[in-house]
Amino acid sequence: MSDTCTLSRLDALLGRLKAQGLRLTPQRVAIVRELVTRCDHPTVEQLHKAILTAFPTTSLATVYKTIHLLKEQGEVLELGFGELGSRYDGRRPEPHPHLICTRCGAISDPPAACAELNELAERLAGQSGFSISAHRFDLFGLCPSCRAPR
Amino acid sequence: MSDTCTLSRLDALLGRLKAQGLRLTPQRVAIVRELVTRCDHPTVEQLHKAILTAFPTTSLATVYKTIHLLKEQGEVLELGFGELGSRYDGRRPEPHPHLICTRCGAISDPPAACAELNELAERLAGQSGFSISAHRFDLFGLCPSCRAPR
DNA sequence: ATTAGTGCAAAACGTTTGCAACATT
DNA sequence: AATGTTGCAAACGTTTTGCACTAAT
Repeated sequence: MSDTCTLSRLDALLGRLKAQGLRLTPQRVAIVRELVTRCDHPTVEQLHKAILTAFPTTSLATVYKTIHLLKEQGEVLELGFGELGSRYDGRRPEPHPHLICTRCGAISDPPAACAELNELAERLAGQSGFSISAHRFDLFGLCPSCRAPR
Repeated sequence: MSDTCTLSRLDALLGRLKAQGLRLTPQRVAIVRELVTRCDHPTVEQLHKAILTAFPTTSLATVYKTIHLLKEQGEVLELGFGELGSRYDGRRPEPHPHLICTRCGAISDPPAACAELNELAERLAGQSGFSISAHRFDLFGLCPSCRAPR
């Protein structure tokens, strides 16, 4: 679950935070690690629960504040849909597609990277006079296990 | 602001609702018209305010209920981002890209239709074993007037 | 010693719901 | 007359905020 690439991103990210004079409190480190390590795009509630096992007094507010911080730094992607309870992607902060299962709620990343997306974004931007700084491509449907007859 | 195409969609939509035994109350008609007519992707609050001028007693709850109804029927697209206050597109309920200005909040539709999106969605779906039923492509950046130096 | 961060409780926000009164069919 | 719809107010769940306390530097 914690490959070398993920761990080096964790270190680099913590270093970037420290370099800005931000304090690396145990809670903060735990939240960041959780965010960078997990690939299930957790909710704030799920992150909080996970942190509690190691730091039982951690408050929800702290989780929210830390996420807010990381969002500002562009280190985390917020995936909010119409519904309540945003989910977060701290593994790959650059825009990339997401596959959302409308039955079980699972969110996964597509197996292959997708270069066309940026091109497409640029082209649409050019036609409209917008200058694009980010984009989102979300695909809704049934994941393989929810498709399967049971 | 109300071209022929938009108006015929309005009629068709109202017909579809009536055909299901739903009642065409004045409030409902007003909300639907507003939703189909406007191209600025309004919030619930904005819709409510617009309805109030003709029907001063209309409640927010009624606006929410009507939108919920239309969403269920696939007649309206809900555009929720991380932030609060979803916005709605009742002109083109089929998935299409949206350009969101991160400075002034304007949401606009790209000038040209974009066929590649569906292809791309299908391809990613195939690679991942998902069966896609809907998708969303949102582009964030600065609109032409917010880009312009003042 | 400083000063940023924590944790609690309360507030804010958009949205949903229950229900009695009402209006469309 | 029957029943779907309205409008109010209260409830909901998530997220934000204020502030005294704590801990990292």
